Amino acid sequence: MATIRDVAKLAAVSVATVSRVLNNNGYVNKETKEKVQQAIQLLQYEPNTMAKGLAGKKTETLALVLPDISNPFFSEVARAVEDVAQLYGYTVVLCNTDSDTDKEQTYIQVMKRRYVDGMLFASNTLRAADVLMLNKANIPLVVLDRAPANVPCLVVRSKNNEGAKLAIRHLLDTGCRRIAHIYGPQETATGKERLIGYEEAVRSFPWYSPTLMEPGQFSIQGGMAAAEKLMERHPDIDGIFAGNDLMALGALKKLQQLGIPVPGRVSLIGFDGIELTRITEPELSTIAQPIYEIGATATRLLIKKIEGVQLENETYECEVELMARGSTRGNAEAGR
Amino acid sequence: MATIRDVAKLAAVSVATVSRVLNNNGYVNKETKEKVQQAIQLLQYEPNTMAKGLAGKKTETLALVLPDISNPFFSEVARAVEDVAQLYGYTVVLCNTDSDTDKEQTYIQVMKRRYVDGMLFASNTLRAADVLMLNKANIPLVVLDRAPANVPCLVVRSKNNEGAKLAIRHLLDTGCRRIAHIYGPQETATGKERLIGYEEAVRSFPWYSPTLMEPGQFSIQGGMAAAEKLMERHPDIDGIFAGNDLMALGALKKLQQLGIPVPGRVSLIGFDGIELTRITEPELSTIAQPIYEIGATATRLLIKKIEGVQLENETYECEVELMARGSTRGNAEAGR
DNA sequence: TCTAAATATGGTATCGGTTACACATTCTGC
DNA sequence: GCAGAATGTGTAACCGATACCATATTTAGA
Repeated sequence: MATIRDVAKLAAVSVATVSRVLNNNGYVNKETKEKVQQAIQLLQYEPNTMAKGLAGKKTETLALVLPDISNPFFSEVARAVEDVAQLYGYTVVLCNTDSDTDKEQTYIQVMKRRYVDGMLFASNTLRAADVLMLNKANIPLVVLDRAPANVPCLVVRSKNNEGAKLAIRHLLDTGCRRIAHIYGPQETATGKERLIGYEEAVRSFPWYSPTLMEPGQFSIQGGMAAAEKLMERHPDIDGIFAGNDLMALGALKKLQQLGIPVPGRVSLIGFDGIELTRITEPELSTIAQPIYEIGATATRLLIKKIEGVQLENETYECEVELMARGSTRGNAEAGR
Repeated sequence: MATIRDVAKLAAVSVATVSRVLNNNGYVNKETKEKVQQAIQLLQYEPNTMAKGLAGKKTETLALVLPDISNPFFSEVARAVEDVAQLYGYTVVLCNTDSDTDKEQTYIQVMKRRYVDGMLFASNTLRAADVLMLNKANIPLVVLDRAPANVPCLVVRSKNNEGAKLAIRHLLDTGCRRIAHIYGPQETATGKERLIGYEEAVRSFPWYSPTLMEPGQFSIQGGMAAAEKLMERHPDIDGIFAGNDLMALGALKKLQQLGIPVPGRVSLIGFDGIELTRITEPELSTIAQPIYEIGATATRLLIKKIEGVQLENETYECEVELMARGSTRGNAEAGR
C-alpha cells in the first residue's frame, strides 16, 4: 500500500504538503495541489486511519452501547445513529451489553483503548462512576433515556410520563372503564416513568387497584404472561396499557389466543412506536416516540460535543404522539 | 493517559519488556513481570489500540456490511457476529448499505483505510471487482448468502432450494391443492433460489401457472400487495409460500384484513425463521434458517481466516428446518 | 570445564501519519 | 521602496506501540 511518503516522492513535494492537501488546511498552491492529487490517484493512495488516529488524536469512531441489537427498538436507534455518523464521517462500533454491568465495563475499557471520539449509551446499566471516569478521560458521551443520578451529562429522552397519560386518556375517551397496566423493569427510567404516569392518571378512579398492574419485562413473553394473569384476575378489564410495544404485542397475541376480541372486548395500547406495531391485525395503537429522531439527535449532539461546540441544555426531551389504530375501540378502521 | 514508556519508567525496565509482558510473548522473568504488572495497575495503563494497530498491523476490528440493521433478519445476524467477535477480542463496525452499490463502495474504501482485519458481507450488492480488490489488499472476507460469480471466496448460506421444496411439500401434505408463491428480488440468490425451488416443486401439477407467482420485495408492504393481487387473480388459492418471513407476515395481515381465514381457507408459510413469526396469531409456519448460527459461523470462519488458518471448503451450507405452526392447516394448535 | 542453548533484558528503528517551526517568496499599503 | 502580512513549502520531532537485533547471564549436556 502506498504511503504519504510515496505520494510526496511522486509529486516531488514534502509529506507536509501532501498532508495539507489531504486535510485541506494550510496554504497550498493550486498547481501543487493538483500535482499531489494526481499522485494520489495514480498510487491509489488511502490514508491509514491508524496512523492518523495516533498522530492526530482523532479516530472518527463512535461507540454505540446498547442492550441488544436484535431488539427492534434498538436496531431502529442503531440505524439512525449509523446514518448520521456516516454523514459526518464517523464510523460506528457496536456493543451489546445484555444489560450486564460487567459486559458494559469491559466495553468501556475496550473503547477507551480504542480512543473512540465519543460514546452513545442506550443502556440503563451505566453507572455514575463510569460517567465521571469518561468525563475525566475526556470522552464525550450522550445517554439515551436516562443518566445515572447526580452526574452531569447529555441526555436524550422522551416524555414518558406525558405519554402514559396520553395513552390512558385515549383509552378512557374510547370508552374503557377499567384499565390495566403491564409495566417494564423498574430499574429503567422508561419503565418507571410510564408506570407512574399510569398511576397518576388512574388512581382517582373508584375502580383503581394495584392489582391492575403486572410486570412484563419489556418482552413479548412477559407481555403474554402478564395479559393472561390480568384477565384471570380481573375478567372485566376493558383496556390495557402496555409499557412498551413488545409487551403489547405479547398481550395482543395472548388475548387472541384466549378468544378475547381486540378491541371488541379489550382495547390495547402500547408505547414506543416500533414498526412491528403495524404487522398485526388489528394494528396496534401506541404512543410513538420518534425513535429514529432520538437516535439521530443523540448522534448529532454527540458529534457537536466532540467537535467542541458548547451545548447549553443537558437534557433534550422528545415529544411523543398518540397513534390511534385498530387495537383501541373506535379505531378498527384506522390505519388502513 | 499513561503510555508504555511511563510504565517502563515506573517499573524500571525497558519498553520492550513491558511490551512482552503485555502480549505475553518472549522471555520475561517472573518477578519482572510482577513489577511491570504492578506499574500497569498503578498507572491505570491502557494500551493505545491505534499505536498497536499501526505498529503491529492488526486492528482487531471486523466490518459488518449489511443492507439495513433495522431489518430483523440482519439484526439477528449482527447480534451473532458481535457475540462471536467479542469472544475473540474483535470489535465490530457497522455498515448499512441499503443495497446501494455506491454506499457499499464508500464503506469498502473507508474500511480499507481503517485496516480492518476482515470484512463480513451480508449484502447482495458486492461486486466481483471488489472481492478481487480485497483479495489483493489481503483483507479476508466472508460472504453470507451469495458471492459474485467466478471469484473464489468463503460463503456461508442456507439450502434455499431444498427449503422451498420442504415448504411446498408441507403445504401439499396438509392438503393444499393450489399453491402460490410470493417471491423476493431476483437479484438476490435467496430470492432466486427459493423461486426456483418452488417452480421445480409445483410445475408438474396441472394447476400450475406462472400467474401464481408474484413479487413482494422481501418486505411486509410487498407481501401485503402480493397477497391481495394473488387472491384477486386466483380466489381458489389455498396455500401461499412466501420467499421470506416479512412477506409472509404482510400476506397474513392482508388475508386477515380480507377476512380470509388462515389457515382455514389459505395456509401460509414463510422462510427464514425470524423471531417475529411467533408474534402473530396464528403463529407463522416457516422454513427456519439457523440465523444466529449463520452469523456465528461466518464470524468464526472469518476469524480463522484472519489468523491464518487454512480453510478447505469454500462454501458452507446450513440446514433449514420446517417449523410447522398455526398458519398451516392441521397445525392450528401447534407452537402453544 | 567448555560450549551451546535457553533465559532475560535493553536499545532503537519502524509503522504512517500530523504539525510546529523555519525559511522563502509574493503581495499590500503607505 | 520597504515593512509587514499573506502565501507556499520543507524538515523533523512526535504520537505509542511492536519487534528485530544485540548483549548478558544461566543452565544443561558432553
